[in-house]
Amino acid sequence: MFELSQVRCFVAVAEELHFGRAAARLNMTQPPLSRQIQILERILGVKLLQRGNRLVRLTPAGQSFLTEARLILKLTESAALLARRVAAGKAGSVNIGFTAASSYSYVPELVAACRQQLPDVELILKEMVSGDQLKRLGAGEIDIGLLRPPIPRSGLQFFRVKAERMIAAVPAGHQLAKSTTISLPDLAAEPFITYAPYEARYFHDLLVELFSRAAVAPVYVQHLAQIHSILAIVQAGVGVALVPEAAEKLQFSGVALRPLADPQQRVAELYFVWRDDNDNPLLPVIAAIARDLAGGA
Amino acid sequence: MFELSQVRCFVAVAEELHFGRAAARLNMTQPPLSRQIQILERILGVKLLQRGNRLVRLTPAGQSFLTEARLILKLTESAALLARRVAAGKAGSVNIGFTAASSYSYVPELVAACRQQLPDVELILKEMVSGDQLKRLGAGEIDIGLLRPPIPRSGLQFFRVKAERMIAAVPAGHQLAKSTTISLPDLAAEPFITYAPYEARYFHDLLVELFSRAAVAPVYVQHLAQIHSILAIVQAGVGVALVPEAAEKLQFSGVALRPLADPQQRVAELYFVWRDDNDNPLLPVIAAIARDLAGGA
DNA sequence: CAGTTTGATCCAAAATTGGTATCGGATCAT
DNA sequence: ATGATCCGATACCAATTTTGGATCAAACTG
Repeated sequence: MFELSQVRCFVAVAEELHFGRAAARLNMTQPPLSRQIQILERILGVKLLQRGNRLVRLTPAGQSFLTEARLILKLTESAALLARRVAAGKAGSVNIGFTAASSYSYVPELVAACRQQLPDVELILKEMVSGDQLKRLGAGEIDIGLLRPPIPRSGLQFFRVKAERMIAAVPAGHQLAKSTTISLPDLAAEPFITYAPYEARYFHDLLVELFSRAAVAPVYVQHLAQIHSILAIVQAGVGVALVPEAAEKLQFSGVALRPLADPQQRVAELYFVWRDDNDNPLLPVIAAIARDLAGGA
Repeated sequence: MFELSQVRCFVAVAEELHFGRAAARLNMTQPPLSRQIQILERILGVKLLQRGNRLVRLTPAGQSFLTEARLILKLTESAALLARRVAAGKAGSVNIGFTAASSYSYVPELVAACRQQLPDVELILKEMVSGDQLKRLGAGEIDIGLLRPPIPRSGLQFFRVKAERMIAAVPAGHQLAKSTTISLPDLAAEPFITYAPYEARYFHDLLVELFSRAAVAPVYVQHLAQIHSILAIVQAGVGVALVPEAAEKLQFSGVALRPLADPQQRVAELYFVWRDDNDNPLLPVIAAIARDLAGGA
């Protein structure tokens, strides 16, 4: 097969239509240029240039090869450039796992900030529960996880990006909706919709702890995994629920969201997690963006 | 800049993720392979491979470069192939000039035959009068002309592809439309629409000769360049005309086309013309197709 | 018809490439 | 543990290839 140097030689000659000038442009002398072109022609098995003693012109095959050759050279340059950009953390792609809940509160801001600061970076977002994220992080299938505690120490780095209070969700027409804050005992007196113990284990456990600390035992009427389905059930008047603050972003009509009266409740935390041996150059860049965004979270 | 051999080396290593096996695949030994990869990395200024002592894996930049590298290699191969095909007269492009009249009778068949036998050939068709075609042929702006005599000897090759009789065109309801053939004197008795002496000089001169030989002098009411505009005027009842047989293909309703009674009239000839020093490999191929198509024309 | 221009060829020197031998670090089996 | 083994990097050598100056042959210029 031929070499890129030969392609560059050919393009120069084809553009100058003059071996001497082309050689000068390539910072070489004319004899090796002639020979490189000959070699290229021999490799291709095709005459690319028609040499008259006073003029050089392209054969049709040469014409065709010229356009392809320009393309090849352009592609090589862009490939080199892209590789450098990727290495510099200015381009490339990252696989990001995120929990369903974070898609309301944190993921949109992160994506927006990345798109703005790293326009050539492809963010591949995959919704999955925290446990799966940890597994995929270990397998190297995702570069970044946005997930809930607990996070094992084993080779992972992380920082907190979000800490949300839980707020009460009651049907809009409900008695409790009239007060500005709602206490846990009040809430526990109603039919209570809570989180599925497996798919949404973090919230499930968080609520269990919350209620046991307040020494109240609500009546669970439903177990659901997704915040929006919980809100839909609340809207239907089936019962009341506790959801993270981010639920306010959902703008669910027919559901009143009220802060809890209980002042120092536990918060729902979201962490930005990655493998410390992940060498994706985008990682530090995106981590910095994520940290900025998190602020004092 | 880097060389294709280095790209091939890199792709092999990236696919095997093992220098030894990659070297075997490339029919070389491992040390020079290592060196080529190092050189490539130095040229790009980017580490493409992460060498662990027991495993090799791609860096993100390497991943990005791999996809580009595959593209580059594919492109080089297809470029070489295309050049060979062009040289062999199986691909490429030809510029063909043709007269407006030939677009009814001969050009469609030629184009169809080429499309079928040379699917990868691009035919660039340009309508222009015979004089312009000769000029453009000389300038190398078109490879092939489909034009009317006279053809100068100077460096041109040609053969006849079409010889058409002229036939009479009269309004469908006209008196003359009732007979199966029409004589020149009959025709000359009517208001006669003829060809513009410059834009359609060949037909103009042909008719002048025809009438002068028949010793009749028609009354010219209109000069037009295009056959379809002549037919349109005939259809409008302005007068009668003489058009080449190919006009039958136009299916002009309201116009009756009748052969001339005069038995041995001069025919309108169409020639396939090219510069004998044109090196487009498609020329002999297309000339052969054109000759076949012309048959005994 | 000399003079100039242009690409091809020849040849010695230089650079590049590929190979062999070997090293250094890490993992694996015993 | 510890020696065997695997794997890529390095050092060095030989062969090939490439380079560029000198030269040549052909053809256009004036």
